[in-house]
Amino acid sequence: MIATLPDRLQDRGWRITPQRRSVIQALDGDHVHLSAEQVHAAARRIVPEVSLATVYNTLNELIAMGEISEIRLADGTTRYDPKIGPDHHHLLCEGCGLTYDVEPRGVEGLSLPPVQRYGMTIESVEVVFRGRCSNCAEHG
Amino acid sequence: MIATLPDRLQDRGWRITPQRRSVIQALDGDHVHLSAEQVHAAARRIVPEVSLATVYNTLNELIAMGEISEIRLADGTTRYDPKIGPDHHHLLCEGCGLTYDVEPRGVEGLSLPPVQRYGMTIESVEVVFRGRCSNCAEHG
DNA sequence: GTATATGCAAAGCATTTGCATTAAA
DNA sequence: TTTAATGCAAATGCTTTGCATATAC
Repeated sequence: MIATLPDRLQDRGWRITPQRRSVIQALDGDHVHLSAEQVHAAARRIVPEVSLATVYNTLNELIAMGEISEIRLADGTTRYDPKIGPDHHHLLCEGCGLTYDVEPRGVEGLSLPPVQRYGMTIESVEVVFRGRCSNCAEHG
Repeated sequence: MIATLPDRLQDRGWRITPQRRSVIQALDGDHVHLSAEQVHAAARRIVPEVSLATVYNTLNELIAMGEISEIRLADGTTRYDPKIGPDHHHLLCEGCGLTYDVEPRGVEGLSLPPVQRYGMTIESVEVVFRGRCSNCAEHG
C-alpha cells in the first residue's frame, strides 16, 4: 500500500489540516494545470472556508518540498502542476493559458555544447510547445 | 546596406524618439537578457530623462511588433530578449535569473505525437536549460 | 498644425505578510 | 499544552494607465 501525498508530507513533519488537504485534492486529477484562483475555487468546493492566502501559502510549501512545480505564463500569472510523471514538459495555449503535461519525442537527443554553457552547471531541461487550443483557434 | 531597427520601425509608421532609441540601444549588444529595471538603467545612461513607464510601453510595443521577445522567470519578473538569431532557446540561472540565448543540439529531433496535442495547433517549441551560474554555485 | 509620445502619479493585480485567533499534535 | 496553521486585511512589487504637456512628423 502506497502512502498518500498528505501522509507522506505528515511523515516529513507537515501538520495536516482540512485546508491543506483540500488544496492537494484540488490539484489532483487531470493533466491540466490550474491558476491559484482556480485551485482556490476547486479547494472551496471541498472546504468552503479556505482562504486564498492559505492556498498560496500551501502551494508555495508544496513547491518548496518538491511535490508540485510552477510555470509562469506570458501574461504574468502562474500555473501549478501536480508533477505526476518524471518528465515535465508542457504544451500551452497562447490564447487562454490552458496547459498540459506532455512527453515529447526526442528529448534525450537534446544537448548544450560546453561552449554554450557560460560556466553554468545544468540541472534540468524543459521543453515548451506553444500553440492554440481548438477553442481559441476558432474565436480569438 | 541594411536598415537599422529604428529605421525599419519608422517605415512601419513608428514615430522615432530619443527615448525609444535609447531603449533599443539598451537592449542591443550581448546575449544577456535584461529586466525592465536594467533596461531602464541602461537607457538612462543614453537619455537620462526616459521614464520607467516609457520603457515599459516601448518594450511592449516592440514585443507586439515582434522585434523582441519576453521570458518570465520563476520569481515573477520578466526579461527582454533582442531576438538576434532564428532560435530562441534559453539557459538560465535559478539563483540570479541570468539568462543567455542558446542553440542546443537536437532541437530538430523534438516532436509531439498527435495523441498528445489535445486538439491544439502547435506554433513554436522552446527549450529551457536551468542551472546555476559559477557565481551562484559558489555562494547561494 | 496635428496626431502621437512622454512623464508623472495614481491605479491594478497577483502574490506575500503581520498578527490575533484557532486547531493539530 | 505547545507549536504551527488559518484568515483577514494591509502591504508589496511589478506593470499599466489617465491625462496634461511636449514633440515628431
